[in-house]
Amino acid sequence: MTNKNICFNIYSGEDMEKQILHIDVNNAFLSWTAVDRLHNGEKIDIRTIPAIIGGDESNRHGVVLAKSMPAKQFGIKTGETIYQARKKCPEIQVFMGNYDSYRKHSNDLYQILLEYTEKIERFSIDECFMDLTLFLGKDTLINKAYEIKQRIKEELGFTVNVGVANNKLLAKMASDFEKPDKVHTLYKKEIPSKMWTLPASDLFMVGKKSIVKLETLGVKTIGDIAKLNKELLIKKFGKHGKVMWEYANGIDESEVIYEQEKPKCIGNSITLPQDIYNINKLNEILLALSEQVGFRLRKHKMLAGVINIQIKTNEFKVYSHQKKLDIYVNTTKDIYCTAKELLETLHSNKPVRLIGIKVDKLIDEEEVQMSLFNTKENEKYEKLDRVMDELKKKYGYNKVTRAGEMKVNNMLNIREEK
DNA sequence: TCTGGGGTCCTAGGACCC
DNA sequence: TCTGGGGTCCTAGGACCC
Repeated sequence: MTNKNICFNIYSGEDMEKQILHIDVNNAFLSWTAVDRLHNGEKIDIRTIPAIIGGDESNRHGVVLAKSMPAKQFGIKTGETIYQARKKCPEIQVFMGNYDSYRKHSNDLYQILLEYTEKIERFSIDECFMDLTLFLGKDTLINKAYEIKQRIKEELGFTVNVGVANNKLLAKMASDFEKPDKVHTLYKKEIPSKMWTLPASDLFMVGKKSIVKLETLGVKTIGDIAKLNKELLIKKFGKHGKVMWEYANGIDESEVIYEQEKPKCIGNSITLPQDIYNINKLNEILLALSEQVGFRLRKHKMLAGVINIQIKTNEFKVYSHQKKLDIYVNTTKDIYCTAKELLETLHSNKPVRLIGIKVDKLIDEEEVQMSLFNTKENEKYEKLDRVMDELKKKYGYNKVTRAGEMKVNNMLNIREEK
């Protein structure tokens, strides 16, 4: 939906309407954990009891990542603290997430969808768009939707909602209607009855801050946004106002992006188990974060033009500094050195709760002539990275570390990459 | 033991140039 | 001799999504 690709219709004259499905896994992390547990012989299906997937509270990662339908009945919301969830439902059961498993379930789902079309956009780990415009044959879009939903349930053991529409925005809005295990359509003529009646906050891209401003304009429903003057919205919200007005009116021309896109930035951050004051300690963590970001950057065969670091103080104030580099880099050493410099200019003896690093302005390795700037010194570090990367790929990310990095990695709980 | 992590995109303001 | 304005690049911060 934020896609700027322009598609010219080669069938000149008649304007072919797109046939789009949006597949959304119901309570993905919780459902997938439930499937894993049943598979391991556990008797209770945690989808049927008040349960949540949450982070580790002792490491200050205590937020709700997913909830069961019974948990939802207690008013528990994704993103709130586990502490708050317990207040709403003292007998709530909390389970840890397992990203390796989630990735596997996501891939299994994708494999089924691939049998229908290769025009699939993996919008997140648990959401896909499918463009079936040229792949329907004699069948109807809604029949396909039911078939796909049923196959996923029977073959993979979890349920999805499927949105059926003529563009991505409406398909996504449709899949968000009544859950779970449902197919919903949202065609143009259905917009007033099915979408305009919903609260404004249900519209994609309308968040908390926008709601506050919209309320001052007397907006309560999506229909209210649709009927507002477009120019007024643009005046109040800039480009975002145009997007909101178009979405409220069901307008979205973006294409399903089915080819793997290169990342635009890569980041890694960590909320620390305890606040840290000592800059040397922070530097140690920065090295581990640099290594992880560098590893991913090199895996994509890319280089970074900007290094950014961010800290959050114990008062939840966020500060960031970034630096544009004269040359593009991807060695752990280059990333770390710049990050370290930035931290020195940013650090002010305030207790640090979170620290993060991000590389930005990424380009492909081929796009840059490296040899001109390559010194013997740099070659040494590049070779070291290559060796480390290969070992990590072979034996697992955390099995191979630089001196001093190990204990930090254990603390950071850095996820292994695919 | 209250408040995660990884992304994308946009905006405002300052520096600098002509 | 008291103050213009367009343009580009860069940085910090923030909104929104899953």
